[in-house]
Amino acid sequence: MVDVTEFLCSTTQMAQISPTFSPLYRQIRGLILQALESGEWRPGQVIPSEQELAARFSVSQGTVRKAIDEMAADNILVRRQGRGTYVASHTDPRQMFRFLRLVPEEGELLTHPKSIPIDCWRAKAGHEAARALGIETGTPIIILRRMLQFSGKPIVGDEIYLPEEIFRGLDMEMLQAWNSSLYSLFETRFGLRMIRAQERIRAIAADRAAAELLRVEEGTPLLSVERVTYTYGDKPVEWRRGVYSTADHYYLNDLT
Amino acid sequence: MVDVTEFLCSTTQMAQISPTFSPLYRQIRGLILQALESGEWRPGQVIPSEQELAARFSVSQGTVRKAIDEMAADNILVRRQGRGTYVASHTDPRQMFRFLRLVPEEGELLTHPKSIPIDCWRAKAGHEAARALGIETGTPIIILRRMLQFSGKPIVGDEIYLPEEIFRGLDMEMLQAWNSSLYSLFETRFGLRMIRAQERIRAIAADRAAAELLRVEEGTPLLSVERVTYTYGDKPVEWRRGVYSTADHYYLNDLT
DNA sequence: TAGTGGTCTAGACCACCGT
DNA sequence: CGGTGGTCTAGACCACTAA
Repeated sequence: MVDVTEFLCSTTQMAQISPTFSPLYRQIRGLILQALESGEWRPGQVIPSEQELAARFSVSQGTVRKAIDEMAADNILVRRQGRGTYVASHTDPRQMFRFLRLVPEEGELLTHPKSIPIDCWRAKAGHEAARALGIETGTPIIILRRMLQFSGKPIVGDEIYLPEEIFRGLDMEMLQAWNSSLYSLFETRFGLRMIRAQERIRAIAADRAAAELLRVEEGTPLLSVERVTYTYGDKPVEWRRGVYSTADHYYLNDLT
Repeated sequence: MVDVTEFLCSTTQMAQISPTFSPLYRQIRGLILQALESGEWRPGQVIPSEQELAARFSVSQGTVRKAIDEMAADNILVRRQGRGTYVASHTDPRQMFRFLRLVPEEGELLTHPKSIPIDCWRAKAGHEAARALGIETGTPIIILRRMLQFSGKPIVGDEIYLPEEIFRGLDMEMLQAWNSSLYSLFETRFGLRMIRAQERIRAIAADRAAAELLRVEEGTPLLSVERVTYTYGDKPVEWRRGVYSTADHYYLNDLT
């Protein structure tokens, strides 16, 4: 174990020379994050044991533990007692619709919704999409429309905007061949792990397109849900606008 | 420091005899929670130092620390380096509208909304209210209507259902004399600390009452936000139904 | 049985705060 | 300056898993 003051930067020095000081366990977190970004450990796989990581980074097991604790709280890693620590994955059935807050009015939390692709084409980023994705207006993007069915009924319509640079090769064929969640597709085919998202919700009246898709009257109040999804380093990689029918479903949100 | 196996229940014994086993730090958390419920330390006040609590409960400081860590993550306690650990309070300006997710379309996150009481009366719990509050139908309750103004404009209308037993004495006079958030009033006058809440969100069309209150056309799509708020022990103590105008505001939600 | 994460302890030192 | 929370370490033992 090296002396703390010799590692990376001593806490004392950092505190004095820089306002971006961070404790050792946060630096370790950064190193683990780096390894994850580089693809050293893939979603669903085990990462090395705490002891091994402690040796690798020349810190105590307790410090590695605290770093992993934080990352587990952020849903980046998953601890499994007796087995090891795993890279979180949207392919895990329990994480599959992690960001979907819509639930049926009557129970049925057990049944997963089904994603039906409608169409998919290439385009150039407009003003709004560019701002949401943090790219230049005019940058090539892929636009994808899909529907979400609960128990066979269309409840959600989504229009999804993706930077073409990251999602090169995504097309209808690939979408139709995939019968699971979109994020698990993104993870599996493009190595993209979604860490967090932010939604902006409004009430709107159904326009003709939405009314036809969700089989409701034109003008029916619907939830408009705009979502920006972020990968490592808080980089936005997806923007979507959705319309939710809330006749038999509601958006459930826990406030803490 | 007593031997762990002599404290409350040994982990080994508990694991064998009971499925409700919990580690020491979680039992300590329970004891601290008990002290909070009993009113031993009030919102905004300092609680004893980690060392003192460790001595009081005959465990190590590290174990107390872990208990407090959890409670700080749950917004029950607030740590302040160099000063001590405080009981979280809705009277704190930063916590005042902790559960309100509605934000203006254009910046202005700095300005707080203003709560305007409309009326307040006693009634008996209907079926819905009783179910939400976990009480018998017919139990005396207080119903309170109020409006929330952003920059002077009416944006939210709330109908709030409160068990009369807990909120005895709440009336228009008290409401009008209070020019801060409702939860800070509840905390100050009724000793009720709100820990968490759950919201169910739907899109609805404005009925006449909502339209008049929020000064929109009848039929305008609005957010319907139902909230149940819980105090210690996950006891529901408030049910509210709100309508939000989302023409110039939106409901912001972080997904993790 | 070996290896992993989970808990608990004890002690050292640092950073921050009020006096 | 003394007291508080914050970080880091080292080591013991427990609980869970898989082979």
